[in-house]
Amino acid sequence: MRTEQRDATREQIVRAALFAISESGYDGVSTRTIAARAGVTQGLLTYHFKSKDVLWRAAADYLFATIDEALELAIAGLDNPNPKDVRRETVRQMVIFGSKHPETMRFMMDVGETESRGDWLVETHLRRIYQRFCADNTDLPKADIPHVFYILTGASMMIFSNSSKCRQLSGIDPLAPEEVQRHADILADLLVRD
Amino acid sequence: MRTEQRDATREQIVRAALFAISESGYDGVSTRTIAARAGVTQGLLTYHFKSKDVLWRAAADYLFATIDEALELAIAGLDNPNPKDVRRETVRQMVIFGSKHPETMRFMMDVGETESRGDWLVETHLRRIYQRFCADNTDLPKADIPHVFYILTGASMMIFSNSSKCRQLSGIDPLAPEEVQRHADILADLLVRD
DNA sequence: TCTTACACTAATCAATTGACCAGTGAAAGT
DNA sequence: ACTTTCACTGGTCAATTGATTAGTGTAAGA
Repeated sequence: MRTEQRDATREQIVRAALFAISESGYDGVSTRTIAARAGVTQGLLTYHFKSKDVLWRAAADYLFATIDEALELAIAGLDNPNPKDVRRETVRQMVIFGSKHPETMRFMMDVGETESRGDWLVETHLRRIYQRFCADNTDLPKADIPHVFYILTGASMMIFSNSSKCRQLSGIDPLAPEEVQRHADILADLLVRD
Repeated sequence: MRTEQRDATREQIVRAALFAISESGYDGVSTRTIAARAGVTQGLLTYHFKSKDVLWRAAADYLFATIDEALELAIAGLDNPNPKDVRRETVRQMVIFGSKHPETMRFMMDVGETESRGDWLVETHLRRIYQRFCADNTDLPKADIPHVFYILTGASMMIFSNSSKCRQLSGIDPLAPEEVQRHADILADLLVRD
């Protein structure tokens, strides 16, 4: 009963940290704001997590646990032998994930180019994702893989991590189910055509 | 001679602010860091620009002046009647711009979803860009336009604004001229096929 | 030449930051 | 029942933040 409460509190904090950081950036959000969102005091953050940096790592772990879970479900869902349909379904899954977790791209863009957090993220989580992508796309020319990887990522998720600006510009809400569907269809039509 | 020096100093500061903010985010960089990069004292920033927020706006203006300039050159460069080639060239131009100005996407992602800076950016610069895109793509279904806009943007620029991570993951440097070329070719082949 | 204008510096401000620490109260172990 | 453990609070710390201000030197205008 003691440990369950402890774990629940920790998760509460980690979730608050993940979403707050995704919205305002690591430097843009204070530990006090995160604590307030989680409904705890600021001192508790340094009690459970030694520093803000460690809390950020916990948030990253939490995010990528979600991603890994989604990837498992995605490959489990398709026992379709038609390779074209598999490709379409892959694109569709990425779009759906991007819409359900718009914090993903924001969180990763927030990790700048030169920071120490960037290196940690690459080695701890991104490399694993990237390797899986390589393994799933052996038919692609080797030199094309990184390009296709970033094309797919950017094309499928950017609209959702900029949903507010998109709404202001176009009038449509990209997070609305019918627009998510549309995004998936358009992107699949564009990328999977042969 | 007095005003020229003044303008030169201001531009020096604005450029330093733009690149520093693109790297570390608005909240991630201090006015002192920006001043040091520009080779001036911190007090001079609040002398020329009243606040950090105003300096950010000046940096945004500078960035979008570059974008507008690139857009002018792009449409000037293509007097090709073949619509398919026009499309290919448009994609190519976007990729090239993204590689030459990787700060663009970082700067815009840094502007969160709810901030006042976001609204200002939309009304002052983004709407103009988006309207131009709409005008240039009247053949697209109206409902598809925002989706294609973000697909094109994300797909063409994300790899460059994450060049460091891409380098660590894949071993290739996306900013190298041959990789920029490759990215343009792959994306054009994917998006322009009919 | 002299005086004004002004780009610029250096010192200082209050406010916010992340981290630290002494205390508290209730659950858990004996 | 008694003690210990420990999740958690409130207060405090030095450091950094953006902003303000008084002062300086030189180019421009008289």
